Amino acid sequence: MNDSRRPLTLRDVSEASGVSEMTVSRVLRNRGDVSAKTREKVLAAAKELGYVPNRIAGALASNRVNLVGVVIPSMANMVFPEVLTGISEVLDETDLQPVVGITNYRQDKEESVIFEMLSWRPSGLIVAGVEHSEAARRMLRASGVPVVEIMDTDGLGINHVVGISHRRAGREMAQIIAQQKYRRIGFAGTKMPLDHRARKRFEGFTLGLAKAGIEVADQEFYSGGSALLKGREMTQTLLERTPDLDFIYYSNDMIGAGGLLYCLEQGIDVPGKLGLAGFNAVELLDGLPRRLATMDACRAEIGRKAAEIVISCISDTPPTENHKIELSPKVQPGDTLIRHPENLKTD
Amino acid sequence: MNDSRRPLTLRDVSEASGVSEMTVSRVLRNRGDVSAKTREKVLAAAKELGYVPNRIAGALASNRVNLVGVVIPSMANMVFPEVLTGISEVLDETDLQPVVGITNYRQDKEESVIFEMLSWRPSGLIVAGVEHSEAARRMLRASGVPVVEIMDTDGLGINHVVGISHRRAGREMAQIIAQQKYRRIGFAGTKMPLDHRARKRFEGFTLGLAKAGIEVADQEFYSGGSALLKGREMTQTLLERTPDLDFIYYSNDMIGAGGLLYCLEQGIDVPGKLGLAGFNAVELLDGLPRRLATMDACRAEIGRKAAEIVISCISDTPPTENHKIELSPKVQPGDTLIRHPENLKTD
DNA sequence: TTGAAAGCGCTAACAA
DNA sequence: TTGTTAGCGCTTTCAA
Repeated sequence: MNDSRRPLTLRDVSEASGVSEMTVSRVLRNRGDVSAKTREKVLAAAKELGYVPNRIAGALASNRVNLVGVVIPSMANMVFPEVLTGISEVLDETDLQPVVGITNYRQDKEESVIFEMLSWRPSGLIVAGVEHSEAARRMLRASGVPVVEIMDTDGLGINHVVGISHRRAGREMAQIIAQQKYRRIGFAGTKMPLDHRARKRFEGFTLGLAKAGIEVADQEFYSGGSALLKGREMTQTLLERTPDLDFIYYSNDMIGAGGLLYCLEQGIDVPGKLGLAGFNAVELLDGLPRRLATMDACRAEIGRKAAEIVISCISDTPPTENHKIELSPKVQPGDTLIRHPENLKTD
Repeated sequence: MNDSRRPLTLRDVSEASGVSEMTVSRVLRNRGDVSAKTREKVLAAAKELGYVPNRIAGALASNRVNLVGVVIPSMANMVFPEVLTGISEVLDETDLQPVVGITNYRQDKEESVIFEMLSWRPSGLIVAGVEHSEAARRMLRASGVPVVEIMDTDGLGINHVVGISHRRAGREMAQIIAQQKYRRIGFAGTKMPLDHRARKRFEGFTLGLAKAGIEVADQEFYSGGSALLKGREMTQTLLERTPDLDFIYYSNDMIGAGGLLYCLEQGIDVPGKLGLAGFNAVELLDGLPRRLATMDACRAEIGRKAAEIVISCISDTPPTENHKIELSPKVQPGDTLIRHPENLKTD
């Protein structure tokens, strides 16, 4: 075992095994032909010493790095851990490793995180969203690294894009709500400037309502704190301020769940008197007393597809053409949206 | 801008600015004295070209890497994203960057993740838990990298340890439950082999009950699926199988929340007839109709402390002595634990 | 199947 | 304040 404080090098393994550095390197990477006997000797020596290769040197020499950068706004929102899970699942089958960077929804932080990531010359970069600072966009384009922008397909991508159209998601929800003859619609959500995708859903939503001749009757925004609690509070606020609301659309399931719990406690007839819908199809909804209507944002699937694109970019000799994959989130009506089943048409 | 596919090097910036490579390097790292005029020239050229330094080469040459490895079992359990948030908060003040690896609660995976991490010669390694394979332990010890084991202080650490004693947490909860004159205690939790900390809480819990002459009357375990839903189901199962239970201790708040919702729906008198408690003090509890009793596991604080230890190890010339920080989680009785306030003594 | 030499892009150390 | 030289620990390439 290594008792000195100096990290071991190939040379140490070479000396311990009596095999040249070059051959040791070949054995440890499973490259080229090495006789079984030499192999054994090397492997034994490496194990005995507790040798851990120096990827930094390896990467510099080979110009290859088995890292894939993943840039996301936050860990606090379960959406992103779920995307990461999808990415990990796929990368686990390869020797690629995800490296996560957090932007806290701030473009300046995103820019510096992307810069840091690119400075490691990763095999690929997966970035949440399609809105970036001009400088970030330039870096990404100039880097030569395959870039996959995820979550959102509304906008111009740099390279590859995998996600859903949040505008469309909002619009489709609006359509069903209108079909169900709800007319006094409220909206509760995050403060928009932070969250482009929530904003786009809202835009799509108002547009969809407009087509049915409806305007959003009231709205309420929050930031920070327990989403479940905020959902309660906003629901109460909305209903007190605009008592004739017959629907509330929430920008995510957590606040929607809070709203649902509130309504049930208040004995409000859901969905007869008041309809509710959220967004994301989070697992949590399974355990609530009633199923909140929602829409699956395909988080894990987006992660998996993004990872697959990176892999294909690395393996393809002819540069992979740009992908743009738009997944179709489905409305899950649950028990809080449908009061006129006869009006449920899929178009 | 860089239009060729070859990534830019210092040499490119040097040529574009007419300044030697070495001086360019100094400017870009803010090291040593450089005249304002040269600085400007270099910075302008670097920006104009869109130069992104190659940290791989830099790290190899300087033997310094601004990466801190963080090895956690999962992203799906909000506990770990929260720890990460604490780590990020602190590292954000420095030029250190967290790099996350996921083990899926598997020791073999943990071993390979640690190996990969160490191969990048990070400035520090933060690892969840104190149980690792013998090989992993050897690697960590031999690496020369400062290691901080987090979450759990029950067991032998390699180097630095920050966490809480889950045995003690379980014992303390048992004490209060006994004080409150609950006698027929049920337990619902994760399948243990996966989760050492849940197991230790359970061990401490049974020990604490034993001191009061009580045995766990019934228990139920789950794995996978929606925790909220599982909490409901397990609660129903327990209460049907052992109708005289007067308390259920849950190994985490999500299943506890599910249980609470179930009990409220069933019109069960909580905490009079049946007491409930969870573990973790997750934010979600704020939004429930009643406050579940719980215990704060100090997740963010653990993350912050761990990051601080790494930082201190890097800056200290005399090798930092080993830390062992045991935080004290506090019982938050909420509305589901106290039915004899007069018995509420803190010892 | 094995080995020797060169060099990846940067920084430490020293010289001017 | 600036420049020169050597080399970090590997892998690539080529020769044996």
